[in-house]
Amino acid sequence: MRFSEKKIATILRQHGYKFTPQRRIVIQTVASSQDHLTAAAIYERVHQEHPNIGLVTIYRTLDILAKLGLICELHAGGSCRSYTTGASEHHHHLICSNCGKVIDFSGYDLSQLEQRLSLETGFDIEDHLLEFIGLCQACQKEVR
Amino acid sequence: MRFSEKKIATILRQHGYKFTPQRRIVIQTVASSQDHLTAAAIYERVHQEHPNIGLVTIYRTLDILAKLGLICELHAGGSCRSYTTGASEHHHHLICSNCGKVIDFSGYDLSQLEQRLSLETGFDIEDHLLEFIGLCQACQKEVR
DNA sequence: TATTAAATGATAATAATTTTCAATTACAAC
DNA sequence: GTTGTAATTGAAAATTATTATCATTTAATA
Ligand SMILES: [Mn+2]
Ligand SMILES: [Mn+2]
Ligand SMILES: [Zn+2]
Ligand SMILES: [Zn+2]
Repeated sequence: MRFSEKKIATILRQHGYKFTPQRRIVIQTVASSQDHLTAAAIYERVHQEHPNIGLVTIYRTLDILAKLGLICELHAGGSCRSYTTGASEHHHHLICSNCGKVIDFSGYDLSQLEQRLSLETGFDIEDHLLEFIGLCQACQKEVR
Repeated sequence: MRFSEKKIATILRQHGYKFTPQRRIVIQTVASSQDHLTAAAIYERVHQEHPNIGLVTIYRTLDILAKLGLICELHAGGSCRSYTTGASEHHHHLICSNCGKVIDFSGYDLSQLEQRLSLETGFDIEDHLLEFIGLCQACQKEVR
């Protein structure tokens, strides 16, 4: 499921957040790319059209959007955290350690394992992270 | 499988690295704790007995050890990267998002999924990361 | 429209790494 | 054992990523 701008605005307001022009632009920017983007990369793009929007606002907005599950936050090896839309359908990642390319995949269910762990440890499990790291086809040749 | 110091020395040399006193101390320090430690925490401990060893050496050593699979590097949410020994037996993590407590678990096999992904995408998959995030029992009460 | 809590942007602060470089050292070859 | 050399070290500076502060502005509700 992908969220319309109107839907996102509603969800933000439902949670006591305002739907500001700055946030709209960040959302549009993230949504307009298929890639996972770092906060800095998002800032760069936003900045071209809207030089008055600060990097801090990008960070703040991304935090909120990720918390509400409206975007997907990715913790990769090396320097952490990039973002993409489409988070609402839960999925996992395959990441190229050389060029950073990310492939999403879904349909792999960890709820049974989660339940087992929860029972065994008493943890209240809220989330999980499943990432495969390797070399994409292009980089396999290059890195040879 | 846990590595003896001698074994680690051999592996380092096999890969063209020297087995220096500094590295020996870092290895001992990591091995002497059951916890996952950040680079800074390791430095702190090393520094008490060996104030002449610099933080940069800690970073460099941890990088090498992780690359060779002699220690286990953990990417948690928030501020990334902590380390522990015993990496050689592959395992996964359950992490408390409040206090940072880490529970290792093993026996969950992802090789079938890995193979499927590899076939479908052409990736040469080298590694993966499976982490569950939640609240440990103690923190569930506290955070209430 | 008036009210007010939330958001913004500028700046500074903090934190976590990485780079540089001259001096030192492990270790393989003799 | 001595020597040669590439690897390593520590100190310092540089980068990078993120968070905190605070005065000003603004979205959303009444
Ligand atoms: Mn999942
Ligand atoms: Mn695994
Ligand atoms: Zn690649
Ligand atoms: Zn906890």
